[in-house]
Amino acid sequence: MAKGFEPEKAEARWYRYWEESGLFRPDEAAKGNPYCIVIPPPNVTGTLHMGHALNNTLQDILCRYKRMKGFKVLWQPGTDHAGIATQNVVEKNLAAQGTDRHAVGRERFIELVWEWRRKYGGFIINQLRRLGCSCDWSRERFTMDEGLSRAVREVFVRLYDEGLIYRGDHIINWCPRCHTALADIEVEHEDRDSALYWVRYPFADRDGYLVVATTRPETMLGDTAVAVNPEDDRYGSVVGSNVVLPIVNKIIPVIGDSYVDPAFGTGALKITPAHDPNDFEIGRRHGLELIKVIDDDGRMNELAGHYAGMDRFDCRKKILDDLQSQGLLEKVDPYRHAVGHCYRCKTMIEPLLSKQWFVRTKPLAKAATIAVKDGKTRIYPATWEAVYFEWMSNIRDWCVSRQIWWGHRIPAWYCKSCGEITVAMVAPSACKSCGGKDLEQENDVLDTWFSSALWPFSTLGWPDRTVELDTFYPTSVLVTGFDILFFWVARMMMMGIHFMGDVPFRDVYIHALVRDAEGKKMSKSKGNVIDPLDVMGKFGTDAFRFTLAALAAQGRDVKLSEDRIEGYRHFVNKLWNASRLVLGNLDEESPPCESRIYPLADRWILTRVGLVVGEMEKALDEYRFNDAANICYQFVWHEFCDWYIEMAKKGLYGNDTTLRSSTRETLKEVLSAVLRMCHPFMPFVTEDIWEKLPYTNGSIMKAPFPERSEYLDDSEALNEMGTVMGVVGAVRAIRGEMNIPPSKKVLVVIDIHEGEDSIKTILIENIHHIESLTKAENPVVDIGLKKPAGSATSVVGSVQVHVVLKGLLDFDEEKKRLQKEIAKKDKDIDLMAKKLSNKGFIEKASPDVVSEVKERHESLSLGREKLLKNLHFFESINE
RNA sequence: AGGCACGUAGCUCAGGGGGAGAGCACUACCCUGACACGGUAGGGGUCAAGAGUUCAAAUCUCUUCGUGCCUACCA
Repeated sequence: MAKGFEPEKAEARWYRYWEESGLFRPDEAAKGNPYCIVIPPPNVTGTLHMGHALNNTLQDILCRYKRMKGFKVLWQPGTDHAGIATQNVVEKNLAAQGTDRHAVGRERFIELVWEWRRKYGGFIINQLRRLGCSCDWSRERFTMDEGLSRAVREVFVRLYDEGLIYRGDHIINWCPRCHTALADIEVEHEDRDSALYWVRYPFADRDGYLVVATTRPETMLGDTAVAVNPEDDRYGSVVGSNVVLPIVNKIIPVIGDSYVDPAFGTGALKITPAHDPNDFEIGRRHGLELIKVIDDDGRMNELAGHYAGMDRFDCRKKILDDLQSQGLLEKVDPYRHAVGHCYRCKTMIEPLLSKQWFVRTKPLAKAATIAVKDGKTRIYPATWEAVYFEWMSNIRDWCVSRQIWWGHRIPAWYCKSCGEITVAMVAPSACKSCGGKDLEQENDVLDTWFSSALWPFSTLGWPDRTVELDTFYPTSVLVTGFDILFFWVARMMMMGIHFMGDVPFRDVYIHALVRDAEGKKMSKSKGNVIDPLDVMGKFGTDAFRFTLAALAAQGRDVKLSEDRIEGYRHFVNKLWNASRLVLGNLDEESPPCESRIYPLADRWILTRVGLVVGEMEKALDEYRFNDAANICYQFVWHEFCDWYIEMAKKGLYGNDTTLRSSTRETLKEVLSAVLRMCHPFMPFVTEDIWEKLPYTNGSIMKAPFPERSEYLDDSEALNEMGTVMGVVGAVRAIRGEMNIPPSKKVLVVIDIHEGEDSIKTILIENIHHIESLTKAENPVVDIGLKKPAGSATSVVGSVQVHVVLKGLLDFDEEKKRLQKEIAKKDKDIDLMAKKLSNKGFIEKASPDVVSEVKERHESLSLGREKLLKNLHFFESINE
């Protein structure tokens, strides 16, 4: 076996082996229940980032764990077509060639996107492979596949027929760069320093003016009213009068509407119904005219008079100049407020009036809310439930049409003769209203999230009734970050319940976001991105995965630093080397263990492994990945390696053949359990060692997860081992504090308190371990032994451990050490004594706690007495 | 403007009413036949501040301060 684990070689080799052996496919022979996770589809345009790495590591841990537990596991992979993002990428390529999509035409453009996807779409998929993901790649799906596209059409048609999809005029969020509408949640609000402009609108029929405050003076070209609050005393009389819209010189009315907040600005609000959602609502209430003055490029249009053709921001400047020169700009206040930006390209959103397709979400949201309230789907951690409910109860209709080409084209046809709409699965031959033959399909495509919302059932074959759908729907758990709770989770809930009659997943596990070491969100523009591929190359995938799992505490962000990953690489190395020792002792032909014996160390480790297995299982079932990882780490390193393996050496290298073969047996059993326990977290190194372990065949992926019941349940062994460890610790502490080099052996005398014969027996039985673990020379154990001259003493419960340091011992140092230990005990004794003298404590605390405190007080006092005696002893011989 | 988290060792974080924990970093002594990516020992914290509940508070409640995030149509 090599001196260290070589990740690069092992990773490539084992991944290929697993995939080629079909181990990622659901095992038809598995006796357990189905277990299914659908992957949150990464963008085809994307590359693996830390968020993906965490997300998919956690899913892989669950899938591997459940597979080992005997479940029939399907991890359904795939990608989504990322309409706007992908189109942007291909358009950029075209621009580089000096052309654009309009020049190449819709059909050719879509071909180009497909070509692009064939070339680069597998990129992120291969990165997931690199991460070790055990997805069933034979079932990989893509939202633009024929099957999934059929599901999209089916859903659209049915929702339309049910009146849950409609087409209408609304103010929508328009991205002038992407040239498309966006849903409300696709707009990112960011605080920006801006200004509040106070503009005078002169009265039409008298002197004076009304002052309005606005952040967007350029929209005044589309103003059709000024509104004040009818309750506002200042303006009671002006409602119903008219003002002259500056620059445009048009007469517009002053209206009263309770929406207006009298406390803000001047209490007078200019109304631009075609460019502001609130103004739109107010305009509707008052029957105001809608005047659109900004076009799809974010430029002023022909209705903007001589500003026509100007960019919206240039126009703002010009208008302010003009207002200024006309004496109509009263003042400018600095003002900071939230401005909407496109979540894909960060361009400032232009709210404008447009005809779009909408999903009526209220009824869908209601069912989705009830499902979580009733516990049909549980959200972990539960704090996210509140967020989910909040969003569901304030939900607004979902704008699903996008003015781009890459995506599912809306299956609606307009009749050129009567103007009616025909919605159908396939191109209709005639208008369903007038029978006209001259039909034209809607140009818009659907929001990518529309198809993603169907993901949990469309990937399983819906609308066909497939075996997969029967077996795996509802899926077991959805693992995702909270940033797409609304975009995706909520919408899957709505669609799943509506079309499948059941929730799409039993559990939703929301994990944290990965941030940099300072806690900042990683982003390319900040330059603080740690590339997972680099990390895997540098430290190995197993170390990386283990780090992610160990840091993935519920409800907390993962702050990743390379130091941390390096620390866990050491763990991989530790596991490797522990295995090296065990395997080195197994591979020689040894006679089978005929008369197995169970010394204390074996009883202890075999009990501990069972307990640890139980704890890990519980942690994983509750999605406490960090706990599971830490439990594992702690056990492997600080129990198995630090203690058991060290003690096992005695048996391995000694002459007692029964002990030797028994020890080998225990080492093998525990290592086998350790490898299987670690496998979900560190699939490569565990498989690599598993292959070398005798008596195993086949992949560790197919091996059963250890069961608690397979191991011992010997609580006495835990206690007894505790005593041995305590004595060893005491000797080591003295050595350490006295700086006795390991090469120097010491005499150890262990004095047992009167009547503690059982402790005596245990220590005598394990004296050889104490000897080797402490580098002691002929340690002796008995009741009532005298403290040897020139020895340092430590107290463990009722046991006094004397370490003879003749010649090595510095009396002053030893006195200092004893004083320190006494002080430590004093502190604890005081605490206990205070409790015990408290009447309230004795009366009200639970009896268990009281007696525990009493016991501790006694044992501490006893220990203190003994230390004190030692201190006196040193003081006397010093004189 | 509301809401939700979070302030614990130098750093990153677990824990969560009765003895302050881990990893890394640090100090000392060690290449002991798996591992120096290692071993053994050690130093280091009024658990943000204040008040309350309780026999008992790092832990529960409230207030304050600080930090993040999410939601929102006050122009």
